[in-house]
Amino acid sequence: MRAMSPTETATRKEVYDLKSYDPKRSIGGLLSRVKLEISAALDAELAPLDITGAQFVILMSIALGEADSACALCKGISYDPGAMTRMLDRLERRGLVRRVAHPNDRRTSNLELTAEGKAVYPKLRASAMKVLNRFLRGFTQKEARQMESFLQRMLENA
Amino acid sequence: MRAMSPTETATRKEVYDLKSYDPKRSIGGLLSRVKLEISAALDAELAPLDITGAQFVILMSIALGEADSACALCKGISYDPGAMTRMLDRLERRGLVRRVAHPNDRRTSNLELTAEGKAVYPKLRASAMKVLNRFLRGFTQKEARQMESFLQRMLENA
DNA sequence: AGAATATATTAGCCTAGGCAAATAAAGCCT
DNA sequence: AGGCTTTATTTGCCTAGGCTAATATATTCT
Repeated sequence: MRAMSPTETATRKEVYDLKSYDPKRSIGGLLSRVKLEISAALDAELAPLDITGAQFVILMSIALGEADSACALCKGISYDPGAMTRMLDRLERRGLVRRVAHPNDRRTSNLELTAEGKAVYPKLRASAMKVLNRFLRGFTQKEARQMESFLQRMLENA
Repeated sequence: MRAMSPTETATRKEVYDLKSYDPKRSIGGLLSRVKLEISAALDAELAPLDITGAQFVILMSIALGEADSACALCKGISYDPGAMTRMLDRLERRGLVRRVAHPNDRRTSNLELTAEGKAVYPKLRASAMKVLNRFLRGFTQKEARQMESFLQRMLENA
């Protein structure tokens, strides 16, 4: 990284200023839009499996062992606990997830995928990947890694 | 841009493959998360003004002349028409927006900001800019422009 | 002009998340 | 053990967006 002159330091301190800031073309506006489009595309891709984008997130978390309880899921993805109860009710009714008693803690249940849940999992993964790759057409690996890094940095700034 | 060997062309065709794709660390997962954080931060920043992030988007669109009717707003931001009616009802009750009769078309109303709407507008703009700049701490102008360009490209791939 | 079509908005119903209070079970402290 | 605090989940209530049908105008096409 090269050194910056004092003036540069000043002007580069913040990305947007009152003159240049255009909400729709800003990173904020674009990001919202892209997120919306990806979600819609994912929903469409998952529709034949009768699984929503929101359900996808939960199923992946469980499948990857990132969370084994409703509470852990909520923390992992900033989701409302009340909404999570109902979401798991739906997934259980749908036959994809099972609540099994925790041996030492009767407040919580361990969550696992059912056989059917395990069976759809690879399809979910492939669908999401497909959608994402479609949005990333024309991106080199380097550009994609850079994009990931930008997003990661924004997250750390949160 | 340098030339790619045939093998490179093949491997670089898609960003994610079944081996490497990790939903949470992927651009999709990160993007959702960042969007969530930005929205929450914007809501918090606007809370003192008693305006939500969703309302902010509408008000900015009207203020910038990007849309002067409910229908135009919906098209501009992919919003449900029914939800828009109610959103405008709220903004009108809140005294920020006014529906004025269109001279030639009695199906629609022209939307304008009230005096109060015009008064808060600069504060909204400043708040959103502030939030966004916070997420972009440490970004150079060049990096920000690149991020915008990546997002724009993803949008074009939609 | 008159019919068919398209456009703009609205109202009703449904789903789903956010919030707060309730409940239940641990964990901790003394 | 008994009481206080924390954690996990659930329930009820509220808000808000999505979808569909209804309504009112415009527009287009003979």
